[in-house]
Amino acid sequence: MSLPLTPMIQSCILHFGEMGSRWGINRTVGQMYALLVLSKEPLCADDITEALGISRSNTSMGLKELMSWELVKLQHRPGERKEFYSAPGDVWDIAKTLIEQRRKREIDPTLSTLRNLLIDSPANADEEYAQQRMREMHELIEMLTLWTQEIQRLDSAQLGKLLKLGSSIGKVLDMKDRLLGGKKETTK
Amino acid sequence: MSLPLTPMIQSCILHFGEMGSRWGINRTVGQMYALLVLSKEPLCADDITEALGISRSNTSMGLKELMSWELVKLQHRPGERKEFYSAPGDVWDIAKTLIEQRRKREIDPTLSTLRNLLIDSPANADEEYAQQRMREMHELIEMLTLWTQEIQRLDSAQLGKLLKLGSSIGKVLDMKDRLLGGKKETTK
DNA sequence: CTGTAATTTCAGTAATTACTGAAATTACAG
DNA sequence: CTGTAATTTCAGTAATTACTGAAATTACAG
Repeated sequence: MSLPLTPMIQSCILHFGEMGSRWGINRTVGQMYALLVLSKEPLCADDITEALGISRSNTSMGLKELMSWELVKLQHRPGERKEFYSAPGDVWDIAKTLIEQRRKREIDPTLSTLRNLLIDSPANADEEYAQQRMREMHELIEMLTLWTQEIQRLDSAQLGKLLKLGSSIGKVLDMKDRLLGGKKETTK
Repeated sequence: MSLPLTPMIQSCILHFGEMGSRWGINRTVGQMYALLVLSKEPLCADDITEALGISRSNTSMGLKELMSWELVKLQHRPGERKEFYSAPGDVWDIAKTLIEQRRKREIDPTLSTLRNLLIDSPANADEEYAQQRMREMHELIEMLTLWTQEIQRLDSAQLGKLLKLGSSIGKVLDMKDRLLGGKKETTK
């Protein structure tokens, strides 16, 4: 990407910066990633520093963070020491990585905490009630996680096909109901 | 809930406090909500203040925040001015509210920003590429949003039935493939 | 309407997080 | 191996966010 940034690209970067700061990720890292995603060519640290008007060391730390999320790929050019960074070319790959990483950082620890708290038997009525809620939370989170993991298995093409069904997913679910219907549930 | 807190309940509250601080929500608000969820009885502001060892004004601000997320219900007891707060009894209701609110705060503004940026025609090759990425992002986010909205329609009982299928969702998707198969896609 | 208990607001401060610039380290072309 | 360009680390500072206590406001029992 040739610098400096056009207003259009600039606004997009600023927006993702703001959004980033509502997540755990900070503003600058959000901007950096938007910049990388919108760039056709891989960028080096100096490109990013210049484009966003931040310090070189800040760029370094931000890239480290993005690496830890596995959201960027590193490339080298022959005969140059400089490192070039780029985002995956497929947005669904990016989304899958995000989902995966957030699961690891937020969901898994929560599930494990809940499981541990559910091992002990309740000491009184309050704990009994509290454990019941924890059990419900654990079950719900686990189910939702399984579900999204299934969806993550899909590759880009499959996802496209599937989601183009759009809101007719309702129909898919009904279909499932009919299938299950035979088992022993009365409808609803 | 009778105060003070037992170690079990304490740990759960602390965990959700930590998790909360990785989201936009701050530690105290996370703790407050965990406390409310684990409490059988509605709590008043002073109960929360005392249980978490925070200032009364902090409690007030936290409750305001939770109200803005529509995550707590307000109750009054006859003959008392005091206000009592409680979380929904059904964890799926809580999850649905969370999803809904995050959609409103993060997804919708992003979709609208992207749409706006896609209106103008690209000024150069860089912008053309950038717009292409934005288009892909917009499409993906919109599809995922539609999908989760469908799932949000389900009530607790339906969800339970559906998710008890567990990972066999793969089968549901295959099923859909077979249904669609007739149309014109060759498999994969 | 009055008194008071409860809640909210807000300015000030504490705590945390983000960022910079200089120094140290690393990687590699030559 | 040497020199240098690139990257990283880190201590210090800036910026932001969280929290408190006092003052103001609100709600309602009486």
